[in-house]
Amino acid sequence: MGITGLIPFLEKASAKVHLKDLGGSTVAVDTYCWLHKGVFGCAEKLARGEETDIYVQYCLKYVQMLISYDIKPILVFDGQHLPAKALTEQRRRESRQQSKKRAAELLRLGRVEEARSQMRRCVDVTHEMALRLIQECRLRHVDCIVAPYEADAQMAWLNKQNIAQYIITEDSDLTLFGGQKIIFKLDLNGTGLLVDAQKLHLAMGCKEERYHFDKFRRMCIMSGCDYLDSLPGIGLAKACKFMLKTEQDDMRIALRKIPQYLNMRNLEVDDEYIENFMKAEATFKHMYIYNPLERRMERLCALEDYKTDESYCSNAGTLLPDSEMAFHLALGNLNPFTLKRLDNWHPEQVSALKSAPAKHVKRTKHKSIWQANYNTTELKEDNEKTTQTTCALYFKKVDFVGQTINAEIEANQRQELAKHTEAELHSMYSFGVKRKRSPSESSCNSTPPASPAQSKSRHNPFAKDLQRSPVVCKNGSLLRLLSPNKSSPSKSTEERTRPETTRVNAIKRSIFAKEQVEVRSRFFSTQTQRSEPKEMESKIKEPEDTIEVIESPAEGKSVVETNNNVDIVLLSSCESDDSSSLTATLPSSQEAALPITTVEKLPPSARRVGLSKPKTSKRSNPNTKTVKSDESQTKLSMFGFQKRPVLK
DNA sequence: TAGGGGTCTATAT
DNA sequence: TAGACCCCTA
Repeated sequence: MGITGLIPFLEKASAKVHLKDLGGSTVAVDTYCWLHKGVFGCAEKLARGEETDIYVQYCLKYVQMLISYDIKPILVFDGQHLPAKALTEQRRRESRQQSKKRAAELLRLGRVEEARSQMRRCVDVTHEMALRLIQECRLRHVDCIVAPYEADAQMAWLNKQNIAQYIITEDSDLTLFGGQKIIFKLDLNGTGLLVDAQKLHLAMGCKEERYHFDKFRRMCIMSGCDYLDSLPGIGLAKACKFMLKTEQDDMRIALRKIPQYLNMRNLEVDDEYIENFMKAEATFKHMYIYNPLERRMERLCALEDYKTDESYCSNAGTLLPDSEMAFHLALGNLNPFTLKRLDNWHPEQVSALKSAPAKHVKRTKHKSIWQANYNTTELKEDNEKTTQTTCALYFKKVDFVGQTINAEIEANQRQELAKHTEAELHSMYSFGVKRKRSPSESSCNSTPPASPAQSKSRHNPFAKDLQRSPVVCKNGSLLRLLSPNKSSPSKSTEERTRPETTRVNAIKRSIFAKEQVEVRSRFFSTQTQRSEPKEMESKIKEPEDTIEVIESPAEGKSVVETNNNVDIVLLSSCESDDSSSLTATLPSSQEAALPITTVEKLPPSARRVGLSKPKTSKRSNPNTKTVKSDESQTKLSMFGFQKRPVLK
């Protein structure tokens, strides 16, 4: 969320910049910003569970652009959530939930484009998605580092140590962590907005001799930040006014004078606010980062530097006692939330040299921060040497990979394979996408079960697991009607002759299935297990709630004309307390699996399709435009919905 | 009237 | 996440 309005506030400390002016330097990149943008371009694919690496390619475009300007990128990723950000994360989760509900509602109303817009806001970036990018970067010898907690603090530290001379981000929080040269709004043309911390006094409107960075940071915290909401009526302007007025360095005393200095007599500054303010400030100063040169976690600024009481650092993270774990977390090998090992890459792994990249993959020639003899002095010298032509990465042969780790990696890889198979299954409701049978299908039972912790890392609200009610359109004609692009007759006959068991498998999943508070990425969900169809059938539960879209008689007629045997079944798959939940559908063969009482056939003229019960008679108005309904149908098919009689 | 707060929109291809 | 826009309040 950052500091509201900070970037415009910093106008006087900002200047336009182009990457061509930064040649020879190193930049730390807040990679989640790129990932979020990249995900935006393929959110629907992710939501549908289709395989895509568009977000990876999008980030690599930026990486290649930096390299083309002779800039060494260090991609920095967020790690664990801080307790201090629990509220922020909660709000984001709720926002995604809200978007999901809106998408459902808009689908119900047939407002397809708006629903898509909402869908894009529902997809979250998971660590596993980040790992895919990290793995691509490794092939290119581009440094990546996963921060123990916030990428912002990690980047500020890299900047402070002169390992990175610039920081690229969209998050204005970077200024509070002490970033010196921060580039916002970088576009693919190479232009951005450079904020220079040396000029922050200009933004605050005070003379340089009266300015201190602490004043700026305190002003931002006062105006409201991720770790502390602002007092009512206090924004950047008033916070700035106050910080310029007060000469008191002890904020426990100074903060009490806010009502007096700002002439806001009704404002109350209580002890709790002051305590939280001190904690927020300590969080920005002393958050844990990972030092790749020393290979250990440390605080961004030592407590001694500010004589900070450690009791204020309860939100600045905790030190991982296991240094090996901290190292692999920083490399990206561990899921930051579950600490489960997902990869086993090591900078000194000799095998890294063996795996030659594809021809189109270019490796950088920059020194790696993970290199044993890396230091900033050398970096400076190297930046001046323009004649360097060989790969500077130094690998020494180390027998790093133990059998135990290998076994663990293999187990996790099996899970990943299972996830991939799930993705293939998802393609079944993406009508017309040819399904490949995984060779591992028969060994699905060997996939280790997911840990409870993993289930907490669900991110994608549209992800499906085998317990979720599925969607399939068994009728080819209807299928073409609903999703013409994906059900062309030229498709393999496998699609049409797919055995019933295959369809049954597809039935096991639904986009808007029962979900937990935290949702997950379909790609990397670690909880997915493949089950036998019969097992899956047993998991189909009685609907608890449905959303339906009225089908106009005209449309119903057109469907009937296409095929009289249009079975439309709704399966509720949403939380019982979610009144706007979507419904998934089953073909008639699956209808029997449902409690009979939940299915009620209606005459074609009265059929409703989709997402929820109509609340007004207006919705069942026979004059509903056919075109609109068709749009609705297309949308529904996109998410695997299929017509069925109305449930009351 | 200045400024804070809430809502909505664009972001990619 | 930031910016535009609008509304509310002191």
